[in-house]
Amino acid sequence: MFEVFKAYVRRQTTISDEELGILESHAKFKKLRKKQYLLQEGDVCRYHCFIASGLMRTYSVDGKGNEHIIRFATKDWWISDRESLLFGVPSKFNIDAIEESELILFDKDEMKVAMETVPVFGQLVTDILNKSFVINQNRIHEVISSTAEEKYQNFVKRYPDFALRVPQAMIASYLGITPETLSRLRNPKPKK
Amino acid sequence: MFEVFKAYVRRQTTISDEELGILESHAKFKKLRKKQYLLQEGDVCRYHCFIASGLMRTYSVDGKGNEHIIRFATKDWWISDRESLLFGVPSKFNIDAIEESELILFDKDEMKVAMETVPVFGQLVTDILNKSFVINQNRIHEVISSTAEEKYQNFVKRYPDFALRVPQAMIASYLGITPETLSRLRNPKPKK
DNA sequence: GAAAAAAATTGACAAATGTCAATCGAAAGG
DNA sequence: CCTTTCGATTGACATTTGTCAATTTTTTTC
Repeated sequence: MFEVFKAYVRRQTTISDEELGILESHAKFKKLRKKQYLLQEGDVCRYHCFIASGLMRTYSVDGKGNEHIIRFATKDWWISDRESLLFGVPSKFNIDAIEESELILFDKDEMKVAMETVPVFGQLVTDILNKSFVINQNRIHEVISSTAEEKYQNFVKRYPDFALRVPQAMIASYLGITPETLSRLRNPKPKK
Repeated sequence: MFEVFKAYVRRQTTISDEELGILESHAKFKKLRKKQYLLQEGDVCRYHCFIASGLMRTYSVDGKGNEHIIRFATKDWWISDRESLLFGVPSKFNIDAIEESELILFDKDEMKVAMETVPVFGQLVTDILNKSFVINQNRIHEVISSTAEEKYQNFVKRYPDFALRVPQAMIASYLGITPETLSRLRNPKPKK
C-alpha cells in the first residue's frame, strides 16, 4: 500500500529511496470499510492521513440531525481535521469512508520529525497546504456568489469523478442545498 | 511604521533585533487612501502584504456588477491573493482600502529568502497559513450550514470591530446576501 | 432473482431571500 | 449652512429554495 504513497511523492519531488524509507518508518496503515469512521465528532485528531485508495468525506451533524459535508477526498489526497490536529481540541467533524478505503497515517509529532528530517517532504506538505488554502478561498468565493445551479455545474466540472461516485444527497449536502433542490436542478420541468 | 510589524513578530516569536533588521531590509512600504487599490483584477499579485494600520478588503465583481467580498483584513493581518502570488496568474480579485491604510510589502522572492534566512519568521508565516486554512474551513462550514441570520450573528460575534467599521452593504456582500435582506434581519417587523 | 433497503424523484405548499423602486437620514464637500 | 451623495430602510412583489409526504427507481442483500 505504501507504494501508492511513494509514487505520489516521487511524482511531486525528487526524493531518494533512503528518504522514502524514513517516511515509511513513520507511517501507520489503516483500512476502512464503507461507513467506518476515521474520526468522530468530539475526538481529537492525531493523524495526518494520506488516502492510498477509496473515498472519504468530512462532515458535521447539526442539531436537527442534518449532515453538512465540508469535503470529499480520494486517492492521493490528504485528510484530517486540521483544527483539531493543530490545536489539540475536540473535533467538530466526523470523517468516514464513503467507499472502502486504505489509509496511511502519520502521527502529528512524527509528521513534524519527518518533515524536518526530509526537507523535500516538508516542502511538499507546505505546498499542499498553500494549494488547499487557495482551493478553500475559491470555494468560499463560489458559495457566496453563485446560485445553486451554478454551484452544481461547477462541482461536476471540477470533480467529475465525485459526481459519479458520490450519492446525490451527499453532493447536495456539500453544496449546502437540499437533495430535493438538487434533484429538481437536474430534472427541470418540461418547459411546456 | 515598521515598529508595528516588529511588535507583531515579537509578540508571536522570540526574535533578535538583528533578525528583525534582516526582515526590514526586505520590506517596502505603502500608504493607501480610502478606495485606492492594492491589487486590481487581472493584475498579478507580487507581494505578501502586512497591514500596519487601516482596513482592507478582497472582492470580486461579477457580470452584473455585483461585488462579492471574500475577506476583510485589518491591523496585524496579512493580505494578498495567494493564488495569483503562488502561481503567477492574473488575479480574479480586487484588493482595496476601506479606510486609509499603511502597508508593509514583501516581494514574493524576498519573502522566500527572508523565511529561509530567519527560520522563526518562516515558522510564523507557516503557522499563519495553517490558521488561515482552519478559518476558511470553518467559514465554508458556516456558509453551507447556516441561515442568513445565523451567519450575521456569527459575524458580529467573531468580528465585532468590523461590524462597526464596515458599511452594512459590505457585510451583506461578505455574507453572500443582499443589503436589503441584512437590513431586514437587523430590523425585524414589530411582531403585532 | 425476490425482498428489503437506500436513493432519487415528484407534488403541494411554506418560508426565505432577492429585486426594484421609493424614501429617509446621515454625513461629507463645497 | 446648504446641498449633494451615500447608506440604510421599507414596501410590494417575484423567485428561489426548503419542507414534508408519497412514490418510484435503483441498489443491496440474502
